[in-house]
Amino acid sequence: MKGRKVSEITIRRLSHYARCLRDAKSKGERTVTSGYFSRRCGISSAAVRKDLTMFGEFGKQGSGYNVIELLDQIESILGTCDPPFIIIAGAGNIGKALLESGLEGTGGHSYSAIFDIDPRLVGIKCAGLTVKSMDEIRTTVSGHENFIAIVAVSRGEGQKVVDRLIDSGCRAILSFNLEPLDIPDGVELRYIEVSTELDLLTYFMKT
Amino acid sequence: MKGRKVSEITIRRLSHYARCLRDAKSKGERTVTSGYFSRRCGISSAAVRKDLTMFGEFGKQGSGYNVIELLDQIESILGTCDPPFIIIAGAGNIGKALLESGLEGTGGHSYSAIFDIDPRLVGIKCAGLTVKSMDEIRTTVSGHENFIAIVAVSRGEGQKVVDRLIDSGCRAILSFNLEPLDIPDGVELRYIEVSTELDLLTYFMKT
DNA sequence: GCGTGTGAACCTCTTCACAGCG
DNA sequence: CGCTGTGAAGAGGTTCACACGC
Repeated sequence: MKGRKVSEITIRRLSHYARCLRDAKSKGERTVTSGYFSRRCGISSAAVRKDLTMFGEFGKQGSGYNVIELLDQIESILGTCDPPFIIIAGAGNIGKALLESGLEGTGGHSYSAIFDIDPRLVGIKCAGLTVKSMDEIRTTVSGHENFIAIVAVSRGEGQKVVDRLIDSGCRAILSFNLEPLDIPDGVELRYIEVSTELDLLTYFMKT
Repeated sequence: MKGRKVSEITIRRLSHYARCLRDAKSKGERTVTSGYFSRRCGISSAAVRKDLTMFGEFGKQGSGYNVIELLDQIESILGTCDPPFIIIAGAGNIGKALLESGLEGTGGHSYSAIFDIDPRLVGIKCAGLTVKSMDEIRTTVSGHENFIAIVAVSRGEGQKVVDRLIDSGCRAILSFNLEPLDIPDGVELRYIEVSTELDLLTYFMKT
């Protein structure tokens, strides 16, 4: 890395490149070019090269990038080379979807624990994991300094859960709840905003 | 509208403003200021005013913006004033989550139909909707020129479903499947990328 | 010849600062 | 006096075009 501050948009594209590379790897491709990423991700090939050279010179003139090496490099930049410990708060439909179906997909992530407040759900098996009580969050994450929590609880329950998470040392949260959440400085918070994506589609649909 | 081309990022923020306004409305607030949006959405107040003046002069100096009027204006810009017809392809956990739980949340959207290929799911009731066979897509959407389809099917099934959707006249798709999807020109396609959000959190977590 | 790496030009978005109106 | 609307300045990201290495 060249010591530059890197923007979210660049990191987002690195994540896309990683996904393409896993795909290329599984298809047995040895090398890819910036033009390949360009077509797959819908950005200019110059932008791809700029993104990558921001962290080093990974390519070879004339041939392109080695799939395996570049994937290793990008995963080590993202920090996903040793995969983050991810827990899910809420064992409803979203929690189940994350565990069971293709939501993790080509992303390379997997989930380590799932929690719910509802005592009727605690103890149930779900895609190999047993639903735990929220009281067990702290002990479950002990030893994992950097872990990510996914908030997927009922509407109105978000802040309560987030408070517990923060209390257990959480510093990164991905929320499916749209409620505005209070968090202290130093905690990363992102949202999955289905309704905003629908708004965008609605707006751009009319040519 | 002043005839300018508006960027995705601006529309995304309008969607956020709309969400804030629904919240303010439900709390009985009469007016809000650009500073209010600024705090709630984490952007500068100047940016808020720039966004809004791009479509007209909705504010009053000294007092701010009328909540009801501004919400009307924004919804009419987004096109959500008469809400889009939205269908869900896939009655698995994600489809159910969309229908049942808070995913629609404060977004103001609702879903009109849900489909699955699995004959065992067809006919099942789900949050008031009966799961239909994919063969019924075309007849279900007839009469709705602009409709949005949400793709939430098993991994590997995405393209098949998208082809059917396109065939039925669909021009806007929101996919939870991360597979790269082939679509003709003129069709809007967006993805919900949980794994990319997790990558972003992983990267930015380490201070 | 092909594809990377990169300075320079270009463009878009954001922030600043302030005039003007309620 | 408070807050909007807005030109001007600034920052950041993207595209261009080309030299260089394979």
